[in-house]
Amino acid sequence: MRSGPNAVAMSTTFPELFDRFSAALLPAETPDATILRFRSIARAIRLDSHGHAEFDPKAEQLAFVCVGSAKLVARASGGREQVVSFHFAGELACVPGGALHAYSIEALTPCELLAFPVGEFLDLARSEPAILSEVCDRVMVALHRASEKSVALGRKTAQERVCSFLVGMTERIGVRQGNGFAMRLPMSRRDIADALGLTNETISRQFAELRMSGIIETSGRSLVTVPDIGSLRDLGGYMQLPERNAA
Amino acid sequence: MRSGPNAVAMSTTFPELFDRFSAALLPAETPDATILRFRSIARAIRLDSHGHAEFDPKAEQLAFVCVGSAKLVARASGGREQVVSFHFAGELACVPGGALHAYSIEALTPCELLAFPVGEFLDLARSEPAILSEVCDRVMVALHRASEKSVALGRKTAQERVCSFLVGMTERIGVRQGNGFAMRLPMSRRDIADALGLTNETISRQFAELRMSGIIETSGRSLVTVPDIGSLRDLGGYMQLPERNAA
DNA sequence: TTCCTTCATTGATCCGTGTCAATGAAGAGA
DNA sequence: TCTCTTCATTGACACGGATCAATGAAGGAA
Repeated sequence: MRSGPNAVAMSTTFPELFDRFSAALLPAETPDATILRFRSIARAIRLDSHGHAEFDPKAEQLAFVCVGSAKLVARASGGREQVVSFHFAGELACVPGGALHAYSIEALTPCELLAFPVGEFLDLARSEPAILSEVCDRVMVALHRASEKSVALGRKTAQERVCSFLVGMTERIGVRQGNGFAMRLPMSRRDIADALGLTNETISRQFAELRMSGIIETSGRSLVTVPDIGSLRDLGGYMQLPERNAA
Repeated sequence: MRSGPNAVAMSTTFPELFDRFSAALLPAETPDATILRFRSIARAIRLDSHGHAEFDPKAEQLAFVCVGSAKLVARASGGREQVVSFHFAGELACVPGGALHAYSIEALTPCELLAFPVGEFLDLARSEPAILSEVCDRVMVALHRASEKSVALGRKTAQERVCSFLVGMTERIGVRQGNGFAMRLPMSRRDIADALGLTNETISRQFAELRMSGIIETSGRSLVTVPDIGSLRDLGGYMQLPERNAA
């Protein structure tokens, strides 16, 4: 693992970081010996805002976000960047290895991670089915998010992509406000664009349209409020499932 | 589960189908009782070419492809279709449940599947860590394919997408021929288009260009030969990794 | 506070791919 | 074999979002 220019800064000690990982993924009955072995293969990564961590491109990693938020970025030729996924504290990111694109993790806010080589991680997890099961669940959630994202990237208009993105974010980091939500987006317009296969200009224009239609309100660069989540969802290009009667 | 107009046709018996699943995913030492329980939650799906299987949109499924090949399709509003992934015999497809798009599995060739409700499947798998581990591996492979696909859908030109697709297919179903590969694509141009976020016309035009450049040769609708896989890979828009010296 | 850099916004123009339309080839079934 | 349907191919044109360019707002640093 190699860290970028903005790496290193934080406060949290390794034991504190490991405790957060342990609380989220290791069940209470995990034997101490197993816990120690997880600890021995964990590598702490501390990133300032915009700091980035590059990994050995051959070796797949699991990265647990202990503190802050980050993006998993893939690079194609010509410096093109695609944000594969955003991750918040408590989530697990899978960083592919041996792939045809170059992957890295970049901090959206000051961020602390624990990185594990997948092979060793799964070897340990095999001894504790509950851990394996938890990891399996989380990877499936990631796969479903990726599947839903394929639809957006492959078949949706700019407006639908932006609305889908906002709907997803309200579910992950929004706080309820009446019929709607408020949230502070930790990523820039450019990050959103790189996640949705668009440009920052297009994101700005779509935000402007949504603001004018009263679908969203913004304040400063990062605060977004959605007065009525239903109207945002209606613009997301989703399949209208007949059984959406539950209000 | 509900099957479409072209469902039902085949020959293979349920025990034969289950044996293929069992050989691929259940280790030799799996207790008979566990095997029987897997058998009791497995549902056989037999599809003619173009047949499709719809699932309860609330209930996530794991579908093991015993025979043939299939596509996992998501539908958005306005009848738009996105092919999330292609699957060949021996592979495991994750069909999302409770999602904002409607998913189905559609046969590319006559096809036989075993479908399992995820919850019950994982409950059983927890009793056998080796099974859980195998499933986890396969889901991670699917996630990596999805990540690589995000880059294509979000940031690549039509030509790069088609080349990436062909590179991926040579790796999965190609047979080596000198420096290159030959393969019989079971999916139509339209299927490829729906997988790459393009139209069938654009696929045709890109195939025409690649034919003219001598990068590929085609024969009939489905046979594609790639004389030199290197030149195809060069057009895929991949990150040029410095350590690609291994010839 | 004030500066200064980064990020967001808005406008004008261009281009890649979609759309619409017509023709041709493949391959299944009688 | 011949027919008939489906799929692939090719062309003309339109349009959504990219690109290029300029201005303005946020918010961190001193």
